[in-house]
Amino acid sequence: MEKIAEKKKAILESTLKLVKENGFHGTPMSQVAKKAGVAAGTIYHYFDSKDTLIMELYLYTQYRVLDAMRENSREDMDYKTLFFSNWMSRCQFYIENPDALCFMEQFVNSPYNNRCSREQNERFQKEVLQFIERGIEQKYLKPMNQRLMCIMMHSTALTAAKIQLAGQVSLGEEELQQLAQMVWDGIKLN
Amino acid sequence: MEKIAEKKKAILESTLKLVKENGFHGTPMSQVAKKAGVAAGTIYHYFDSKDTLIMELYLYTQYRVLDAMRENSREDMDYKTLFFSNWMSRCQFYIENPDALCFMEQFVNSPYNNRCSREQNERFQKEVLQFIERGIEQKYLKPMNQRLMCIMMHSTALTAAKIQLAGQVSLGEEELQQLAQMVWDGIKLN
DNA sequence: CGCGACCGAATGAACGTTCAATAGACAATA
DNA sequence: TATTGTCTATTGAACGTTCATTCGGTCGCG
Repeated sequence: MEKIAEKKKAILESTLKLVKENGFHGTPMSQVAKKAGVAAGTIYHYFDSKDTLIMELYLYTQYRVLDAMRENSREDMDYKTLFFSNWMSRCQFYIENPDALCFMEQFVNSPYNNRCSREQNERFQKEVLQFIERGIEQKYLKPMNQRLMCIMMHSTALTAAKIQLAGQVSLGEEELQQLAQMVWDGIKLN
Repeated sequence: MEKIAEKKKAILESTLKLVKENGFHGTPMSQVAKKAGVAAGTIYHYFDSKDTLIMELYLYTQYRVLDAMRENSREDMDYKTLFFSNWMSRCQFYIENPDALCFMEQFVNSPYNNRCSREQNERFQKEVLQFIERGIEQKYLKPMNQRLMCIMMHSTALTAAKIQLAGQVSLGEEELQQLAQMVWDGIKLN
């Protein structure tokens, strides 16, 4: 991730928090400015409009997720371990960053997402997709539509985080492992 | 579901469509009124405010999902068949009602959801939760946290619908079955 | 001086909501 | 049957507020 001016970062992070608490509407630029400790006009020094601020925040957050996943995985891990690591990283990231989870979910289901170029989304998925392709080639996974496998990985991790945050269940490391195991059982070969 | 005045229904359904296309913000009451073929003031005859309109739309949609699931299940089905039926119904409902999917996802991740009483959400989950409890008691499912099982069912069905609608993959009946099978494999006992 | 970062009051458009007025349905009265 | 009163459903112009965005100006640094 390239370097980001301090104020720009402050604006991004303030927006994240406020969107979680108040939603897209309900988050006026004036409030973002206040929370970020800058003047209203300053935001427009870094972003063309509220819309582009939101878009950039989306990309910024995508990178943070990818980074989190890469951070916990090492070259020497075997396939299954890597799978668990990826699943857990993603889940943990969202649990540790509820603001991000909330924002991302709101974003992808909003009309903003359509305005977002398809390539941007593809780039994000490519890494996961390749990982799954490899699993099929090397006979770890059922030979199935790779996108479907993505569903299993992504949606379960995300929803686990959501449920955890909703306070309906408290999921310890152990239970997260169990969940990952369920997913693995669902897609592994045999 | 109790009878709903025609205009009220028109308002609800217009809101659903508009929220999908334009998001919560971006959907002014004036537009809702226009699409529903009523005057702006009429909305306030049926709903106290924009917020309560959105809340009621949420409950209304929840019932439609439950109804869809019940419609396709019969008393004489065995457990596994019932499981598949429920999963598929939910998935199909969202595929056939993309507006509803979009709206629900935006809603649950928005601050509206916090303002919604916990009971309302509980009531919706209760039926699924009981179904899973029964599966564990009767040794069809792994003896695990029932909420986690819910995650598997709910999130995968939902995400399958999402992916389908994003046009990334076209999922036929067959592929949906495969997905349901994956979920089943992940949670069944043995 | 010149330039980019930054400020924040001002602006104008958009929005949620209100309300006085109207129309229609129904019942009671004469 | 005609008349009156009441209540609900509906209208849409008007109101007051809020918000995204602008812009003239300040500051500090090279």
